[in-house]
Amino acid sequence: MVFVEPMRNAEIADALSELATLYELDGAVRYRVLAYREAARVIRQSPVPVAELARQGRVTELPGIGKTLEQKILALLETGTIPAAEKLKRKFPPTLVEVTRIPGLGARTARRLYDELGVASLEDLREAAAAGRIRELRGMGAKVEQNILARLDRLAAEGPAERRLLSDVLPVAEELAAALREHPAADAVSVAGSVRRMAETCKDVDLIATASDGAAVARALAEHPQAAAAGTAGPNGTRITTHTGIAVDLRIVPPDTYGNLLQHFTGSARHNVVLRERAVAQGLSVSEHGITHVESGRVRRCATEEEVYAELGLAYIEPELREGRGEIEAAAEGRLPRLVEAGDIRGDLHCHTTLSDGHDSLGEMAEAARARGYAYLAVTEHSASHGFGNAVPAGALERRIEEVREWNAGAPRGFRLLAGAEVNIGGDGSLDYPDELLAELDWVIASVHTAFNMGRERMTERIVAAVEHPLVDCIGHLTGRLILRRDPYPLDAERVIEAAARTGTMLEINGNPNRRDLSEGHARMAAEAGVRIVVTSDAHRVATLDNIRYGVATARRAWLTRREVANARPWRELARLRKRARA
DNA sequence: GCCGTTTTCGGCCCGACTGTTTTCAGTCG
Repeated sequence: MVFVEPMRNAEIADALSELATLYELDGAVRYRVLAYREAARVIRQSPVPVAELARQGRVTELPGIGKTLEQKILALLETGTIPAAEKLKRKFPPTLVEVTRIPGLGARTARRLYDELGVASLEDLREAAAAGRIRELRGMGAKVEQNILARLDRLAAEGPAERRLLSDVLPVAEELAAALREHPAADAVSVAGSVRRMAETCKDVDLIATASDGAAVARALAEHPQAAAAGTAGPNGTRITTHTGIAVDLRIVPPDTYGNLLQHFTGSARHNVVLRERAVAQGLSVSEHGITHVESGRVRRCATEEEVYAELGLAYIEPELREGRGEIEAAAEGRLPRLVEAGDIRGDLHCHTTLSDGHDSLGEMAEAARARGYAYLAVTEHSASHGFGNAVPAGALERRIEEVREWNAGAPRGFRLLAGAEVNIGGDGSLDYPDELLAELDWVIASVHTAFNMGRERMTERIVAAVEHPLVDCIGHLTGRLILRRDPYPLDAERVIEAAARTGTMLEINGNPNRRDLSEGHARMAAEAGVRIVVTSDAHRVATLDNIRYGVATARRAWLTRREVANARPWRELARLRKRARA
């Protein structure tokens, strides 16, 4: 059976992004090109299917999308192409778009190379550079040719610059920042950029520092054991590449502009654009060097970020919120949420032991959770039919419940284990334990682990059926996505969220850094709909209990407060929030 | 092409870097 799925946000965004480049090649005014790029960005990060919005005539509700873009999107959804793009593709060879993706080459240069040298593809580009024909053009020299060849070689060897999972980058960033802080000449050192914002993926690491001897600190980074290659280390910083291929930029500034630089390099780009546009309206100009009062020319330098935001009439904005999603308006109006913090989490509600597919025993996981300062830990093995690890048939789960009771009998005060399960949701929405057994458990998560390719409508009905089951307390990793590896399965998340709100079923933010599912967009939608959120580690060993930090990061990026996170409460309170306790 | 505490037209963030050029355009973050 073939399911025709509506076009995904990423596909719509790709089409608009390509059209932006085509317009740019065609010499369109800059702001039209920017409008298409911005629309592509907004669509790519939208938590709801934009195809659906467009069909309902609501796509212009998205910021940056007006009548013209609406028409283009509708044409794309109906015919699979955008007429304007087709027309431009008849004017330029489609491979010319690839030429603009070479770092350092933009659309204007690509257009000139096409017009003046007939370069229409990456192969043409290499030939022209190798033959020394590019230096014949006005404003181009031999250096340009060398750079083009080097970048073509790197593209061939490494492929396009890829983004990495936060969990691959964050430990490196923290280790390097800690090492620099140890240096006697270093004053303050901060991680900035997407790592500081705890984004799902990162391209590189930005470090910001002040120092009594900048060159010495830069040299310390260049000579760090993690550095495989380093640029020249000067008083203003340096750039290295780690052995794992991560690019790290260190920038060193005087203490009096440390806040300006940290704010600038924490971003996001969109946050800074909105911030600066607002500042312009107030007669101010914001840059990494300070805030200039345009009329008087007076420059205010800020040692801290708090001063930067205060100078602009804004409350301090947490890095996780700086994505240009309304945080600046909220900061101006004093209605920023007080974000949930790692220390608010009272217990973890999703983990595995050797009984299913974990690596550590029940006792080891319990001790580790207690040592973290948790008051409770729900042990939630996979059920019988998930298709990997050890199956846990009903009898084994009953023995596990006994084991948990016995452990609790000898447990130290202030900590308890909860008997739970991560029950597989069958293709028809059924669960693979009998209700009598589920009723004996303290905590039941239901998750999809099998049959991902069933179509949006059936998948939605399947999960809504689990949501409506009276003994399901929580739905695990709602969309099944694996960041950078596997798309979410087609699903009407809004309908599931509506059902969860209606039934009092909680939704999990799974802190496994590959998942972070709910995504921040879905988590924000769910919380706004009144759904209780649970932040978990989905730990499969003692060490990965630490993954809770990625779950908390997603919760913070979703604007969640402590009140909206159910496991920021003691178990007694949380237990009463379960729908089974309220029935 | 979008959008409105300077509203339906005229604006649209800011600076560094690069390579080329005697003052700047293009690109990037």
